[in-house]
Amino acid sequence: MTARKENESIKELFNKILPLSEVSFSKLKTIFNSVSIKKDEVFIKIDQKNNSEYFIETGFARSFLVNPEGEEITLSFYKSGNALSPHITRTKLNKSLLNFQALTSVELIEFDADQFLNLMIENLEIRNLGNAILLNELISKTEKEMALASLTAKERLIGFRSEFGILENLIAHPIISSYLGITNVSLSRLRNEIAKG
Amino acid sequence: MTARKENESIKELFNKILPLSEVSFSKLKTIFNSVSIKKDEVFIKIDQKNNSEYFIETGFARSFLVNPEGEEITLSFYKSGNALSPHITRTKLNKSLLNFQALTSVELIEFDADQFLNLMIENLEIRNLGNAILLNELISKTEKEMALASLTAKERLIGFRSEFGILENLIAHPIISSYLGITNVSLSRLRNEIAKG
DNA sequence: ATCACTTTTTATCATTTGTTAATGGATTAC
DNA sequence: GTAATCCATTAACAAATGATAAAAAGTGAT
Repeated sequence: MTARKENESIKELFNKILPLSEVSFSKLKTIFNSVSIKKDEVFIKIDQKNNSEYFIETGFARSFLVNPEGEEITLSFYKSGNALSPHITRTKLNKSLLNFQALTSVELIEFDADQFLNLMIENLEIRNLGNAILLNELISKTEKEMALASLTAKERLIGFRSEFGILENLIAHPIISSYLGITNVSLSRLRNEIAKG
Repeated sequence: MTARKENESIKELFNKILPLSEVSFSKLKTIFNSVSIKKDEVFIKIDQKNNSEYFIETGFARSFLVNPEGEEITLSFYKSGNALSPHITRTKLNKSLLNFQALTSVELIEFDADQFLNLMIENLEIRNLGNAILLNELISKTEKEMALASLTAKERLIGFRSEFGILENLIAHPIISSYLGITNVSLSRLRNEIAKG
């Protein structure tokens, strides 16, 4: 019963990206695993082997890189219902190009990337699901690119809040400020400024 | 003879992305067209129907959006040998999400996106080619994201020059400055500063 | 070559953001 | 409960960037 209910909620997860028939979902069901990640754990490490696709069932995660000065730069945030960047865009020669970290405790759905790809080839709905994930990834990167190019830091913070507001009270601020392209001191100033009205 | 030679150079174009066998290339050959675009022409317009994949044979192009203030924001530059963003990431319901403009006279290789997709499904090499294009797209966006988050405008200009240097003398500077996330006046200052040493 | 037009550069001043360091608040370990 | 630690906030100053406008340079047509 518990398992059944869990499958229902996982089906909902995919449906939010692209509605799937019972047949397609049952094919996916045969190849995924549930994984629990503790808060702060870096569950995908740069340059390390990785051959999975991931969906976030509950919790928040981020992707990040370390720049030449040794600072961690957050590239994207992920929340419940999001797919992580597709394996093909996230790895080169099966090694990860980025780090991914749990920002809260996280429940992940994990697929073997090759098995998922095979399902994409044989099943139109799953192919469309995969392509929708890819599209979402590029759209969110394009939106961020556009925001960085044409909005002020204050506007970008307001945009971040509308999508991930709750995170601001859960995680260290340098994680957010590096995403916004500003220092944590500037973030603190903007927070104060917005609060004053 | 001319046609033959042209095919050779087009094969070279794909080989730079991912080497193809003669068999795979001949399959591609049956579905592509060569297209000439005049300098400044916007050959893909936002919100308009588009169902093609593109490769740049010669010349330079850019993608751009118009922000709420009416300013054109350049998102990416493309040069000879580049594929444009894949159709799947560039369109929604077959309508373009971005504008694409020729910055010089441009020779394009154009594929019908559905026909290209069918070849990807039936042919492993072409599938790998398509995936390599996708990967390159994400990598270049990630690199730009990282540069905007952690480099100064001067460092970003130096990076732009190493990849597209010649463009700086061919196109209007606001096209470049919006890509770098600064005003054209700031770009002029940086140019002067770098020139002085 | 000249004129009209466009683009880049320069100048001035205002604003934003960065840097560094000190302060204050919260959390955790003991 | 207190000390130690971590993190956000604040302050003071420096540097970078923006906005506006004027000057200079470049481009194209005639």
